[in-house]
Amino acid sequence: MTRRARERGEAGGATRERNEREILAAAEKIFAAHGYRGASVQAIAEAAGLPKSNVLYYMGSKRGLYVRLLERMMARWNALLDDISVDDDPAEVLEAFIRSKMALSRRHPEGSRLFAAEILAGAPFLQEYLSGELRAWVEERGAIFRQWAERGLMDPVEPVWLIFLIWSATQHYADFEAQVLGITGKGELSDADVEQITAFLTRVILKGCGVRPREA
Amino acid sequence: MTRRARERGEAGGATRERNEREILAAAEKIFAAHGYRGASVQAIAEAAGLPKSNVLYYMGSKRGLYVRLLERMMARWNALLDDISVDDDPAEVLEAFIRSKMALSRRHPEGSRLFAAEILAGAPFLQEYLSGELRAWVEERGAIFRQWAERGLMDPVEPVWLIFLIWSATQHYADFEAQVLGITGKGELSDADVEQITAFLTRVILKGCGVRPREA
DNA sequence: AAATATCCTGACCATATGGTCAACATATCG
DNA sequence: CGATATGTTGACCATATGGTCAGGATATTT
Repeated sequence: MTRRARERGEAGGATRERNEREILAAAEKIFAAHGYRGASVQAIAEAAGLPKSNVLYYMGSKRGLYVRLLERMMARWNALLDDISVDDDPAEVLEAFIRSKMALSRRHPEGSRLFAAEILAGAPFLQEYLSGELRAWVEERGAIFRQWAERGLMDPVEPVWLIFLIWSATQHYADFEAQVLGITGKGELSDADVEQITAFLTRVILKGCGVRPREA
Repeated sequence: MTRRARERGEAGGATRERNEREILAAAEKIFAAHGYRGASVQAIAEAAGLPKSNVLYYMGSKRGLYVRLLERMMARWNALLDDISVDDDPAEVLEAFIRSKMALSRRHPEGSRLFAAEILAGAPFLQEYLSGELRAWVEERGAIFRQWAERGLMDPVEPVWLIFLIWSATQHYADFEAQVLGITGKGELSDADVEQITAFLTRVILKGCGVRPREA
């Protein structure tokens, strides 16, 4: 039975996998552009090249599809939140932080925008995650930043504001892509552009926080 | 006749003014949260405490209402884009830039989010503005930043990235308010919080760009 | 081949959508 | 007052919405 197979976690054939991938990609694009309410299953189906019924067959409901996409994005996010310790080099850690966040936004711009739309709407599906998991993560990093400051390795800035600065600055290039492209007059940002931006952000933020270079 | 009066730009009585204000405020909230497609006239009407027909009576159409809100927000934005000259002090100008942008986001968070949602959707209504007016504005400021760098008043950073950095960092607190509140655990940001954040951003960005203090 | 699990989709449903309109209410003004 | 502009709104329309379901088409397995 279909139901039992699904309950046992059996993914079924390759057909299912392929179609689900297609649907998820299409849905991410539509939800990213129009938010949860503004997206229609019909539009998602058209973007995926399938009849609406088929989308519902695989995903069950619009709500379920949306939640699944959010969870996928949070998983990607969590994957780059590796642990750091007080003994690490602040410059290295902060640069890696900026680089990996920038890379994530670049690799998954639609996912980034999906997240942004969810927050714009007041985070109805992510409230728990924000005030639970993510908040704890921020506090942990914050504690380490403070210790670095005590050791004179960087200025005593409020860690939370610093983290928000890095998040906003990096996410900007995915979320506000339309604005960035309109103003720069480019059709898209090249790898070289992104590298230049990353270098700029690293330079300004590290210097701005008084992070000492490693061998000083 | 109603039509002729409207064509002549006669605003009508105080009733109209009051109702329009109410509708615009409600619509800004709804559009900000759900984007153009995701917002319904019904929801706007309920938020304004009026029947749907009345909203359409005053605003003509959903599209017209949306455009009007966007234009209002762009006007607010333009109002703080005063001219600067090469002879001004970079530190003063950049700080004023950060402060005024922060104040705008704080005074009009819904407008800020409305703008964000429009960009997320690919800026279908604002493409011209971005690649025209706004682009020119950015280029003008950029030229001045470059001259400052030549004079040794600041590091030779790419002006466009710097402007984006300031925009994203300041706008973050309006657009991602739900995330900020969830992570900080606050119910809202106080004036003191905002002042602290503004000081942090000014400090980090000015220092990060090697802007020389005035009397140096 | 037979049996069974999976896949596919048009038809359908109740509800919501943006928008129109006619009828009526209220204000404004000669 | 009467006349005319302005404000108000329920009923209505065509279309789109998320979701269901029956019935058939394919795979897969025995």
